[in-house]
Amino acid sequence: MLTNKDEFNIEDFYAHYLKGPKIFQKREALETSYVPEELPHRDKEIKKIAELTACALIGDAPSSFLCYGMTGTGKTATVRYVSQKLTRHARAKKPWWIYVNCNVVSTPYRILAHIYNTISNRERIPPTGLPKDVIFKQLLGLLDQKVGDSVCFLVLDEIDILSDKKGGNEILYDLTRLNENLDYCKTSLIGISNKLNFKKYLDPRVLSSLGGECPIVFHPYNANELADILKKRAAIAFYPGTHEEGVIRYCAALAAEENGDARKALQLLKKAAEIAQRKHSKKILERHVDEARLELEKDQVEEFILGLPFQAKLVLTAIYLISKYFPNHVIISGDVYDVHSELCNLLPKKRKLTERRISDYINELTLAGLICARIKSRGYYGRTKIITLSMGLDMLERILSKEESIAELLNYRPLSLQKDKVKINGAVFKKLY
DNA sequence: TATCCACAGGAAATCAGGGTGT
DNA sequence: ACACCCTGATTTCCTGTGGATA
Repeated sequence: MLTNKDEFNIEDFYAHYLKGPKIFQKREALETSYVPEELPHRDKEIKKIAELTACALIGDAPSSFLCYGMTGTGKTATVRYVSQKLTRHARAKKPWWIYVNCNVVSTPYRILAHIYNTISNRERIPPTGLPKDVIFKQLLGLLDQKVGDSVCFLVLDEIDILSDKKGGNEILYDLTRLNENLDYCKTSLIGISNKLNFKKYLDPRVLSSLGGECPIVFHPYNANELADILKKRAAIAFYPGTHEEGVIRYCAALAAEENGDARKALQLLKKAAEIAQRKHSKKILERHVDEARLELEKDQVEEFILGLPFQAKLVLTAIYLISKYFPNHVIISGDVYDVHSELCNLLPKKRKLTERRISDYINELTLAGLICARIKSRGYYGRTKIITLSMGLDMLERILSKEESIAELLNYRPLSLQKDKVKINGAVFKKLY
């Protein structure tokens, strides 16, 4: 047995945990995938979708439509909610609902395969290998055979991701025209998008068949609405007496600041409850919410960085090393290229990347908010990007050190920056020849 | 004021690695 | 064994450009 006080004893930990007060009654109620019995503050949207889809009850195909709104405004939840009610009211002709998250199922081939496999209830279509048109034909046959004369709803969540992928517009076009090739079954497409400007990139033919001119718009929740949502969920998720209105309102207020994102509000409340339980508190307190907020932020950054492709991590490492060893140096894209290729030389089996590719990684890291890069023209010294880290060196080091092969690079002092420096407008740049 | 640097970033091609049916 | 397919990562090729400097 362990004797050292500082060491973690898993036996004691679990025993202690079980003895503590219980907060969670039904944890799933705080998950975003949970569909509650009532959906507060979405009456208008529910009504619109219900009206649009009602004809499926008598076997007619509703016209396709789009739902817009920022993340956490209840788009997916509302569609799922209506789908449950509709299915409950349908008698003979039960509609089918196929959900596709385009963020997960992200290529045209996989969308077709996913739809096919969901309907057939078996993994009939392999993850790759077949020509698309073959799958398309098989899908048509399956729809007529399995769905018969009912309606099949195809819900494409995060549909905006498709519009900037190659082949994305084609697959949407094909899906909107499914009905023309079907004998019995009818399909209806429901697109869910986070981006309001997504229409711009959409094929006009697809847009018109999706009824793009009058989409259903979901507005962000305000703090009071978020509080209502949380209250209802908390009543299901927690034991009575474990939470007070003040804490709920606090979570709601914090999430309202972040674009009224209900998903964030739920995450925050769940995390706060977990912290309270971990700390053997009988109630969730405001300070648990504060802690939860910090932990969530950290978790998200860490998850994102560790989930990056290796070369992207290496680009980030290059920026980290320059910031660490040359704190007064103004980092430009050229520096990142140089240091990145230095790092590649240190790692066996890692090929150098072209500047073009690294430029894309710099953009991706910027988009994620990990770094800040802005284009600057330096006249005779050319046009480049000025890059700064948007997060603390300590935190970045802690995260990067979790990747084995990168951990050993974190104390490497880049050589390419030690050569020649030049001063322009008081800032130190690499010397140009 | 024309020049010219060091890139930015779009588009298309290529490659490797996973698969298919015949 | 073979021709062919799909995907994601990357390369190749290319045109465009802001603004200090000559």
